[in-house]
Amino acid sequence: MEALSGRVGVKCGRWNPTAEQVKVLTELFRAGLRTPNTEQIQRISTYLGAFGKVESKNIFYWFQNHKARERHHHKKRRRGASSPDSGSNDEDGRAASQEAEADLVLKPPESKREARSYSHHHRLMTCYVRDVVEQQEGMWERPMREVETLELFPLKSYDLEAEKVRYARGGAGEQCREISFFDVAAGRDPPLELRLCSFGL
Amino acid sequence: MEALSGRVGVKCGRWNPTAEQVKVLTELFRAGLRTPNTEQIQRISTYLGAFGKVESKNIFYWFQNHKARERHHHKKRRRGASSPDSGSNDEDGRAASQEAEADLVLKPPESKREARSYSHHHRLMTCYVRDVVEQQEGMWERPMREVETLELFPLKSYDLEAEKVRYARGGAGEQCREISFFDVAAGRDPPLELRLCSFGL
DNA sequence: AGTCTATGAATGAACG
DNA sequence: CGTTCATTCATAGACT
Repeated sequence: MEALSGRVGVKCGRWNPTAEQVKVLTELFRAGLRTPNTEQIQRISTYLGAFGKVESKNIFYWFQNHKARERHHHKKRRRGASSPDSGSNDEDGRAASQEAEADLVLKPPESKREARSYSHHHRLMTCYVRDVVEQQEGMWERPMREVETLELFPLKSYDLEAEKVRYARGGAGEQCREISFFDVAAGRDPPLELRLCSFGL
Repeated sequence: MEALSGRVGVKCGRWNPTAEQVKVLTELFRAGLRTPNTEQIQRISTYLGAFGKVESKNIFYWFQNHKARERHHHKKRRRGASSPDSGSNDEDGRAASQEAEADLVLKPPESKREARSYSHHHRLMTCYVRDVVEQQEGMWERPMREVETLELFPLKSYDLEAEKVRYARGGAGEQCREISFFDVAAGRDPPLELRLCSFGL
C-alpha cells in the first residue's frame, strides 16, 4: 500500500510536511495557537526542521490554512465514522524519522492580548543566497554570493511599496538557497510562552 | 449500475453522488455557477440532501474540482478558426448532458424538513447570461464578459450586486441560462425551493 | 487478476 | 483573513 506515510513523490516543488511535523503543528493548533507571530514561526520552523526540510513560510501558511479551514467545512464535523484521513492519518506507519519523538508542552496564553503581537507578516524577510553558477562561456568567475532580501509573501501594492519585490525564483543557472528566515533573531522567550520541549532523547 | 443510486455499498468513506445530484450540480455548473458561496453551498447541499446523503463540503469540493478540471482540460486549445457562431465546440471531453438541459425544473424534495420560514428572501443564485464566445486563436482568453444578472421572478429590491463573477470564462458556447434559488417560505405556492430554468438554443 | 480513468478529498500556496 | 487556485493523493468503477 502506498501507506508510505513518509510522503511519496517528494516533489520538491511544494512543502510536504512529515507526519511528525504535522503532529506538532496540530498540537500547537489544538493548544490554541492560531496566528503565530514571527518569532513563534521561527521557533516552530526551527524546531520542525529537525524532522525535515521546512521553511518559515510553510509554517505561516499552515496556520493560515488550518485556521481558515477549520471554520469552512470542517466545522460540520458529523461523520466521524470514516473521517478519511485528514486529522488522524497518523497511525505512524512507522515513525519514519528516528524516535526523536517530541512532544510539546505549551502554556496557554496568559491574557487576551496575545493575539496582538502579530501585525505584519510582511515583515518576514528571507535571505537568499544566489549562487551564480553560470557555467557558461565568459562566466564571470564571480562566485560572489549575492544576498538579497525579499519578502516572503508577494505583497500587494497596498503598503510597503517602498521595497521592490524581487522574485528570486529558481532560475536556470542559479540556485537560491535560504540561509536565514527572519529579520529578527529571537534570543529570549517570547511573550507568549510557547515552549517546545522534546524529551525522550 | 447504481441506477437506483440509492447508495448501495454505502461506502462511508467517500461521498458518492447520486445521478440526480450529479445532474443538478452539472446543470448548475453549466449554467454558469462556478464558485458558490457559503450560502449557495448550503442551499444546494440542503436541496440535494433529498436525493441522498451529502455534506456541504462535498458540494464545495465538487465545484472546486469541476472548475479546476475543466480549466485544466482547456489548455490545449488550438482550434483552427471555425465558423463564427460555431457555438458547439464541445471541448467538454465528456459532454455530460449536453442536451437535456432544457427546462430542468427540479422537483421539490420532500423531506420532513421543509422550508423554514425565512423572514426575508434574497436571491441566492445569481443569474448570468453569457453569450456565445467563439474562441478564435488569438483572443480566446477574453476576460470576463461582464455577466449580467437577470431575474425571472419578481425579485424585490435586492441588491443587484451580482457577485462580480470574476471568472466567467470556461464553457465556451454558453448560451443563455438562468438559475435561481428562492425560498419557498416566501409564497404559499407549492414548495419549490430550487428552480432551474434553462432556455436558449 | 491488474490498469486506467474519472473524481472525491485534501492541502500547500497565493490573491485581493 | 476569507477566498480561490493548483497539485496531489486516494479510490470506486469501467475497461481489457
